[in-house]
Amino acid sequence: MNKYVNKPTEGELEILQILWHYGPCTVKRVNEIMNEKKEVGYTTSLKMLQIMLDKGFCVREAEGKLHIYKAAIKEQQVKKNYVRDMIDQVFEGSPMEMVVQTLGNYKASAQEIDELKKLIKDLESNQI
Amino acid sequence: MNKYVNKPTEGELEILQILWHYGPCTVKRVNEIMNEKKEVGYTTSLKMLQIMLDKGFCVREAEGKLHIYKAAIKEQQVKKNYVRDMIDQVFEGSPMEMVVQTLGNYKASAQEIDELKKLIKDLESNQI
DNA sequence: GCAAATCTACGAATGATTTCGTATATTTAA
DNA sequence: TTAAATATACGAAATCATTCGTAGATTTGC
Repeated sequence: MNKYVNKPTEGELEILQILWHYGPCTVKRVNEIMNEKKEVGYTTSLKMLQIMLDKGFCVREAEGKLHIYKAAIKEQQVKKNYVRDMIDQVFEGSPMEMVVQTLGNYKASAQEIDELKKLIKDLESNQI
Repeated sequence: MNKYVNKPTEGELEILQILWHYGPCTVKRVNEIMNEKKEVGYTTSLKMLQIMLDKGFCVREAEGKLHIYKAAIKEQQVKKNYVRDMIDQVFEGSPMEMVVQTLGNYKASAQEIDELKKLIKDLESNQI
């Protein structure tokens, strides 16, 4: 096994989000948090974590008889990869098209608009 | 078959993009265009189109002995659904986070920056 | 000490997607 | 008119992701 992978599946992402938000967790803890959203068996969560370990998305260490799992890939990087793939596959390589699609008809708050303006200012000072 | 579906798979999206760009096509034509990117058998393209027909992503009409396939779902709508799902699954419901992620470190052209400014102006006049 | 509780490991079922082989029908052309 | 070319239909293999059952190890409490 263990062919090179760099993008977690949907299910793996759910677990990564738990690890990112809550920090290192036991299987039990991950499973409990999962179950707040939807019912899943303990061994399901366990298996997912084992698979993610194999893929290098997690690391773990033993603490007594327990295993503590920790995310081994960065939230920002994973999200960036998702965005990159989506731009390639859905928006034919155009980030702008995606942004327009996302913000078109969006009801932004004043604060969000400020944030966008700041973002644009940064882009301007970093232009082609 | 034919349970309710509303989001094309990755492979289906590839074919939809062909139909959106080139207009109604025969299987042969779709397959030829597919093959410009990667080698796929004729029956693979055919099968995909048949599945998409079943799911309602395509319609077809007979023209002589040929079938002409046409996209039956709108490009804008499909892209919007992809974006919506990604925001939910990856960005925990925050469109802004996704936009920031997308445009952070992006090298925008002057023209694109203008486009973004216009977009923001629209958002301002349509604020919460 | 031993039953219950708590873990991990692993195999296997399920379902979805993709890919293609084979069968068959129809048209074309030599 | 028959062989080749061109289509469609359909089943099935291959792969991947998800889910869980069962087995076995270890700990805990009575």
